Amino acid sequence: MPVPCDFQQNALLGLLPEEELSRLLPNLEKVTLTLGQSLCESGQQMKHVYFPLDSIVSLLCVMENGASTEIAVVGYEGVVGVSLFMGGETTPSRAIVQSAGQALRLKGHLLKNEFYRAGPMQRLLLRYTQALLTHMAQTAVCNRHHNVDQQLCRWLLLSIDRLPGNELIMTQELIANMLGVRREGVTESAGKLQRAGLISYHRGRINVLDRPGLEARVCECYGVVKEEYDRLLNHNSVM
Amino acid sequence: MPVPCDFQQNALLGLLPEEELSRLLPNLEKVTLTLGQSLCESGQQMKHVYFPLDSIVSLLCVMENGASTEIAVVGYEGVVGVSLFMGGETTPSRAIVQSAGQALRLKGHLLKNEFYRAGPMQRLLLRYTQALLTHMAQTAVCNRHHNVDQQLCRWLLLSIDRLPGNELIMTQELIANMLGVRREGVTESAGKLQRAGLISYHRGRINVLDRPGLEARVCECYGVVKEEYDRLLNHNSVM
DNA sequence: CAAACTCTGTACGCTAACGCACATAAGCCT
DNA sequence: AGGCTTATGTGCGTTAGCGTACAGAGTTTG
Repeated sequence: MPVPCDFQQNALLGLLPEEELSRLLPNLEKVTLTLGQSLCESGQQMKHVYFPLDSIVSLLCVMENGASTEIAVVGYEGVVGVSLFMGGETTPSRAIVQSAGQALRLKGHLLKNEFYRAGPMQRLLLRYTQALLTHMAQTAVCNRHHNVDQQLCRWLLLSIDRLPGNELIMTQELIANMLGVRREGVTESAGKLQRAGLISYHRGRINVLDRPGLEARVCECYGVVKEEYDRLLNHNSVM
Repeated sequence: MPVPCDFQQNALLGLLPEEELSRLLPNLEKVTLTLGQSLCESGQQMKHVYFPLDSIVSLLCVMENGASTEIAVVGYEGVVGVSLFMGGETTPSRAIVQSAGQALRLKGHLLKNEFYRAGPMQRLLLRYTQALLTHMAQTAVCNRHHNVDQQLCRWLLLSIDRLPGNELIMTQELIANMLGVRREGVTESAGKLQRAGLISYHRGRINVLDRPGLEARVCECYGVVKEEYDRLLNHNSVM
């Protein structure tokens, strides 16, 4: 993933040719996303798509009994609302702001217009959607085969990859909801990481101190997902 | 999912208008898929896409240590090889024939030509891909929250939905690979279902005796996936 | 027919994660 | 300051699934 020099831009939009982008820009509206805000409820039509800048959005699958699991996460490298151009209009999953910040918002029908021009924007959105497919698939495997320690590392790395700094505003309770495990399990795993000096946290603020250390502990799932985003979304491959 | 009157056709292709289909037909080649055959290896370019007729293909995520999990399954309702038109060309997952049978094969570049006409075929393939997204997402949740009993029911129902009869040729060992659990775990769960009179099996042949009974035991994941295929792939919504 | 192999059944100890119950501590509010 | 809420730590007993080992029954092969 090509890290933009400043996070005032969305990497997906950054891959578009000048003229494409300039046609789009007047319609992009900068909005502030607040922690916990819902961008998409299960089965509901979305009015906009969102290109996060320094915010992070979780895609969650929520079950009847309220239990939930994060199936993918979207930051400056992507867009929230692929179901709009994929044709289904709605999706059974939810999109919740996991880290407050800004995003560029675009009206749904405008995005569809762009998409149906069948130009660079379409190619880009489709490649992004494929990366999302891999992200979800790997999440499914990780849920099956890896323990909470490894999954927490994966989650932390995927999250700070999408943030400008090393700090995450997120309680252990919320992380547990994302991973679909007990809060106590997160407490325990996070405690290990803290004692190992890899992170420090305090009442809903997590700081990553030793990124390479986390990478040494994480399962292969993180690398698979990251490489797939890198492969599918870079200047050489897209344009 | 509109069950075709006979399984000699692929439901996805069946949704195409006459003229679209007739343009395609000369290039569709009927092939026989054998149990265990690989249609797509991790990271390898696919030469063809496959529209299963009475065969079933599993999409698997395989890990470094050889452990695997099925992330979705494709039968007469779908197509194997979405990465070709999504732009990525390759994918990190594998496609393995889970139930032998026939499929229609189409050269990759021909499918791409069809796709880039931006007509009904494109709309259809994109809607199918969105259904696949939901399928994967729900698999991820199910892996996290449901026990082997429930997952086996889900797997059995999703499989026979894609077959003409009630019989499945599949050992417990292979089912275990699909679900990403131990073979002994499948033996135990399958034993419960057999004692309850819902299925009967014998050395690699499973017969579903009481479909409603299975539906009563399955977790919500099955219904979510099935309804999403129904919603996204029917005549009213597509054309 | 006998041997080899495949598929299924069963048992047993082990571990990760669960559900629950509380304790502690830090921040917030009046 | 004192009380409330929120976040984290900890300690149970319980359970689902794992790894391993092995037995028996069915099928294929030589």
